[in-house]
Amino acid sequence: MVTIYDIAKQAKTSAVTVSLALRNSKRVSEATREKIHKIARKHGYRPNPLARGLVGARTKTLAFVFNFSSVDLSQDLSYMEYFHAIAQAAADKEYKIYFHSSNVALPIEELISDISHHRVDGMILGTELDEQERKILKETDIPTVIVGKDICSDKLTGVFTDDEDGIKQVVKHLLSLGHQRIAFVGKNNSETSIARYSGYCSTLKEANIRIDENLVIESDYHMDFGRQAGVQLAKLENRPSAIVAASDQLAIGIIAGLRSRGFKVPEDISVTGYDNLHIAQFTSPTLTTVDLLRSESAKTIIDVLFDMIEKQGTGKRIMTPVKLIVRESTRKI
Amino acid sequence: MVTIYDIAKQAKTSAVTVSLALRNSKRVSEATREKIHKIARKHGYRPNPLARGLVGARTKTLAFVFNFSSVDLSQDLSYMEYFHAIAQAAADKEYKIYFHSSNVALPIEELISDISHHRVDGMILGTELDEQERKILKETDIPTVIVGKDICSDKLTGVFTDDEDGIKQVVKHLLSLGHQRIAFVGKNNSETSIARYSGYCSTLKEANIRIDENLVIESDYHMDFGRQAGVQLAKLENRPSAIVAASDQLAIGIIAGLRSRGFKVPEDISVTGYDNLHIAQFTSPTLTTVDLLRSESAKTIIDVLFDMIEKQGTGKRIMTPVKLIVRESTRKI
DNA sequence: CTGAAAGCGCTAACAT
DNA sequence: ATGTTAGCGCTTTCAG
Repeated sequence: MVTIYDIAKQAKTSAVTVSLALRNSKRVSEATREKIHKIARKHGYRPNPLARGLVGARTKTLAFVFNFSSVDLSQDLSYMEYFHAIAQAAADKEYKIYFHSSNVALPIEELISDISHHRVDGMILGTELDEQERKILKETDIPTVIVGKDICSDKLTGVFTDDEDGIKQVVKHLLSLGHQRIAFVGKNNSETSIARYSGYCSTLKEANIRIDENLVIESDYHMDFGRQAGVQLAKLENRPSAIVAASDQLAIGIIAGLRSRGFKVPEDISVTGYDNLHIAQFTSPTLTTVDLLRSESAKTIIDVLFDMIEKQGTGKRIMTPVKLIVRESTRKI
Repeated sequence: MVTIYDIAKQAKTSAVTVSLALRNSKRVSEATREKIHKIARKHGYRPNPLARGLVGARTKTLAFVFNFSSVDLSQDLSYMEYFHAIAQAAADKEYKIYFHSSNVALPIEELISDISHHRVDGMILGTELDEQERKILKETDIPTVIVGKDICSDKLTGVFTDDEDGIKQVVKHLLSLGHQRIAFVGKNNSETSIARYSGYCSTLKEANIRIDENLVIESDYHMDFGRQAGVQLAKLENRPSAIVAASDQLAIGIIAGLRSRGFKVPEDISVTGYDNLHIAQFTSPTLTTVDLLRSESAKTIIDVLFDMIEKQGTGKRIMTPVKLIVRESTRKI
């Protein structure tokens, strides 16, 4: 393991100069810098991030924390696509990702304490928060972006998609196809779901359609729940002609559930998803859904995080746009 | 940030004793150990892994490296499910995961050098390797498990599934349904693919069926390639009655491709997958596929890794079994 | 059973 | 423009 001392010796200079030179400080003359860089390259020198972190400098590492109590992470394709987009954006800036996994939902204080010991430069959260936790999180002094929450403070930025608008676009699309009995699957207490459900309600109201409680199904965003919901709606006497799912995974489950009861999508019932997972182009039928412009939003996440880390920027609330994608799973009534 | 010195002061003892006590060394008396633990708990003390790593001790961190040159990570559901299973198994042992992401395929030396600077206790690789890289990797002195490669050395264990047998089971299943013209999609140079393709060939040979080159399609394990392959096979004059895909994602793509040319699965053509992704239960038709018993194999990976890390165990070759799952995408001819 | 000293690799503050 | 000193938090000798 070659250190700055080794290089210093070779370059007949001191470790400090090497350290400075390698970070391209102006305090080092062009000539020595060149020389040092050359020697470093020759020996394949790489700075030790642990030592760096220990003295309080940048570790060039970001923590990525997604906590799922009920949902199985591996099955949440949406977060996975986010993860990838973020990892990619981080790699572009030469940052590494420290993935915080734990099978228990740690209290937020412990989480922060744990992470701050790893001296990450910033963190990206995708956890659910209660009121108490929101308060604690707002106090954080390590630059943090939280995905899917409308929240901010000095060092905390919330990046969330305009889900109310997204579902609005979906429902309008269905209305324009002549649907009137439109179900909603995926109501729950998460902030995301609240926005999506609210988009559903407000759009129906605008169209003077009463919300039928039988057509609103509370559930998690899990495929398995989707299947149950599909079966449940299929059994209804007064069946809906269209189903709005709060996620693609729900939609996939719903379609499977409907199919198991002998109903075809979109011939018998139209179904819409939300997220535009890659797989949505490959299901049969392909899914009408809402694209979250994930890679752009990941870039936003990283950008704002770096703004906080490197430019002392302050936290903001950032809402990113979404886009309806019409495919085969919806059709005229 | 509370350190062992703070605790030492409170306990009127030295940092060394605290360090020892916290690691439950026998060199500390029961009484002082108790006392120290109590104080530590009170202050929410957490050891600083950076400092630990710097002095060469365990960091309780594992590196996870999956490199994809052509394949988009987020779309590779299979690896994601692996990742999750492994993260879970690691969390059970209180290990953290350091996720190595990079958008360029780093040469293996650089990768190892980079990772070894992070002082991880072990690493899990899922990268492709050429001959040269195999050689270098075998020299590693940091405990390593590589997924999907039949390889081992002192500190290197290869954990791979019995893919030849898996495809064998698939083809036998198709033969038993009366299929004779069976295509194979997903031949390429990866070790995995070689085993799968070899299972295909040997089983057909045993059944005295000649391999028709037109029915073998070289491709990556990507959905998009699957679609192309589906279209290509559909165009054939002498179409296959069944298609064996080397992965579920290929199968999903193939089905979409066939569908786009007006062919139905399994009515017109049977299609099989490989991997048993969670989604395979939700596609229409649901997929006949091969289950990799991923969570068990993840446990094996972690176990063997820990054996190397904590018990100085030596590297092995480990082949894990697989299991055919019959669903809707295959039927009698 | 306990403590003092040294050092892991790096950088910030203070010289020169 | 460069070097010296000190210290980040921890653990591993080596002495009591």
